[in-house]
Amino acid sequence: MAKRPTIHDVAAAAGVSRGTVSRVLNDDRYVSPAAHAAVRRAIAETGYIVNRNARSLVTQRTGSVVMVLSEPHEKVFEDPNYSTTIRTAIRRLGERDVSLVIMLAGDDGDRARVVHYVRGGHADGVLLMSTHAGDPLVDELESLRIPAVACGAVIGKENVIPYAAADDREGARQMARYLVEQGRRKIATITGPMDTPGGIQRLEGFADVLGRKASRRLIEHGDWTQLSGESGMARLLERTPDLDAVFVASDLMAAGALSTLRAAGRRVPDDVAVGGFDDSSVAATTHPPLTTIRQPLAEVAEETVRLLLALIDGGGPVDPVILPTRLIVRESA
Amino acid sequence: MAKRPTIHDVAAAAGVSRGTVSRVLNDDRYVSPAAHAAVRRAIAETGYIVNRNARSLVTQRTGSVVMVLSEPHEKVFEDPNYSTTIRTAIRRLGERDVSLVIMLAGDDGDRARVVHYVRGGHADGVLLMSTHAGDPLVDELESLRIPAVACGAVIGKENVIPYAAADDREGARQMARYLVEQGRRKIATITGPMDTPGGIQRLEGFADVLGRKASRRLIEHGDWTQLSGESGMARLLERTPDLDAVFVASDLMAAGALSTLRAAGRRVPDDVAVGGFDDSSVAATTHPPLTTIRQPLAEVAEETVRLLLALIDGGGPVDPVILPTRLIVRESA
DNA sequence: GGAACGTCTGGGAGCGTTCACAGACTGAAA
DNA sequence: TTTCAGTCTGTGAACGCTCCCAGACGTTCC
Repeated sequence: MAKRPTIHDVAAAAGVSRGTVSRVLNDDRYVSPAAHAAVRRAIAETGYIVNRNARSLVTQRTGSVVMVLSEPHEKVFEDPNYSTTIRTAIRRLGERDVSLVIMLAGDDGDRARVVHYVRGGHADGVLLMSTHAGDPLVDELESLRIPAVACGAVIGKENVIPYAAADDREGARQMARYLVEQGRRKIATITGPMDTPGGIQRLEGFADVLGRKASRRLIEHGDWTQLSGESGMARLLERTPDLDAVFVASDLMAAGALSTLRAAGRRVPDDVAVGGFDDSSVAATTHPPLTTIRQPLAEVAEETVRLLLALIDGGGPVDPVILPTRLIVRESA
Repeated sequence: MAKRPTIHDVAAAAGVSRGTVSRVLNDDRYVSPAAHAAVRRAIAETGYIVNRNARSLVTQRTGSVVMVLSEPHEKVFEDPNYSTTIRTAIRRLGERDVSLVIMLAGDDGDRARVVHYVRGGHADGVLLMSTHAGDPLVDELESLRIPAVACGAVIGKENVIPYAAADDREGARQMARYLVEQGRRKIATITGPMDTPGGIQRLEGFADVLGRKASRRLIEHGDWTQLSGESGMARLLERTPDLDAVFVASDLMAAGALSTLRAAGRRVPDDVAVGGFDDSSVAATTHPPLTTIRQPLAEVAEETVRLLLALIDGGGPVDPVILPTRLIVRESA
């Protein structure tokens, strides 16, 4: 590989000094139009590309952020929602010439690696994904004072880690109201883990609408996996055989619930209406297709990135962003 | 953020020179046990972490590789297979302290960004994902002489870009043989795009087994999306209403085929047997669950990473790796 | 005419490493 | 004793950039 041109070469080609080239590179004030043009031309001629390492060495900025996936390894990505988020984040960051490094944080070793990475100054900011309540990583990052935002609130840290999220609570209300309007009487729910915002708030929204009808025996907890949807549904059926609707807090778990119902001989939606949440790609695949709540995932991801960049750019504290959800009616309810 | 300790601080704390600390850091020869111990202790005491930028500046190595996703934006990640690959790659690279940057290459702007990134020396290697035949990016990367490997062969570049892949052709044969053994007579297929190895080789394997029976009218082409599975199946039914089996080259497309068949009133597997490919997470979700071919995705990802690291570490050329597939029988066939 | 100010430019210093080299110290061989 | 090879260590010189300061211009205003 032929030696790459440096800022010196550009300066020589343009007949100016390093300082001037640097000023052009960074849009600094006080560069004459003539010098500016000469430098631009020299850059094009030489095919110069700034060396980020050299720059980072003095600016202490890296031009990259790290996305930390906090799910245990086996589950990472099982949820198709990750895809949208990652893709959107990459695009938005790319537009600003910021690159995205992805790290896993499923066990202590992983977390140590993340902390080491951040302490090493290798990233300008951290993007937390699906972080559970009490995750020690959050405290560690906090003490490192690195800009961090979460995609979806971090329970217990809502005021210290800014976030963008869908309105889980209102989304759950939309679904609950819909099921009630459809004339369903005995409505159960399978929630997400109760240490995640989706787990907690979707249950709260459900309870907001059903009030006293949301009794203990109509509530089961899952862990977002399809399998937990299956087993949760089985327990509900056993306890309350005459239920006529179930609101499942994620599409993937709803797919699990659907197979349990089918195996139990219940027709959907005739005997039991099923409502999901996410409007992820599985929602259209299931049989019957899921009536669900659409989360504006792309927008959530965009807002998350926006918050992080704002934080990095040194504006003061930023406020959480909560985006509206929408009911998508298909055939399961 | 308090100023981070540098190699100088460590040297002072250990009572040695920068050079000695550097030697310890890089496992160089010729460090006395005493000095070694002193440095290790000083590193622990000061909480020193090497500054990668400074190091990269002189070594010209970055300690990171970039994964390039070549699908058009809308499709990126739609295929759940990406998840496994990305996750595995992150882990294996992480173990070697190499970080993974993900970039999109769905349009010309993206591709330019990738080239710029690589030309800027920001990555030690490139990991190509799902690159289509004739992708201009490949030529550009080739001319930059950066170590590159592909996950799945790049059609037309098999000899210049090393790769790891599942044995698509033999996998397709396994499915075709199985369908024949089950007594199916009129077996159709929906292929992937014919500029991808999965598209080409799975069709070849299919044809290997069916020979002359694999007639034009029994072949439809999809683009890996669920929608294309639906429409492909519809065209097949129209042309050959009496087909009794279909081998679909991906699970996601198979899911699409399944809904078309259901809408057309065909029972699966009674009237029509459906075979998928991938054994991705959707395979278990469909109704009925898909009989499919399992690709050893994690192993493929691991091998891909291994090849790339070998290439980066400067060993000579490396050989492609092809891993065996396995038939998974569920209910759809 | 000179002071005061805004605009523009060049170049030294420094960011935190690694690398190459020179030199000091050992012990064994001549 | 001298010589030599093998260990071990310290130091100056990069790597390619940004930052900052000093100074050269031009205007404008008193």
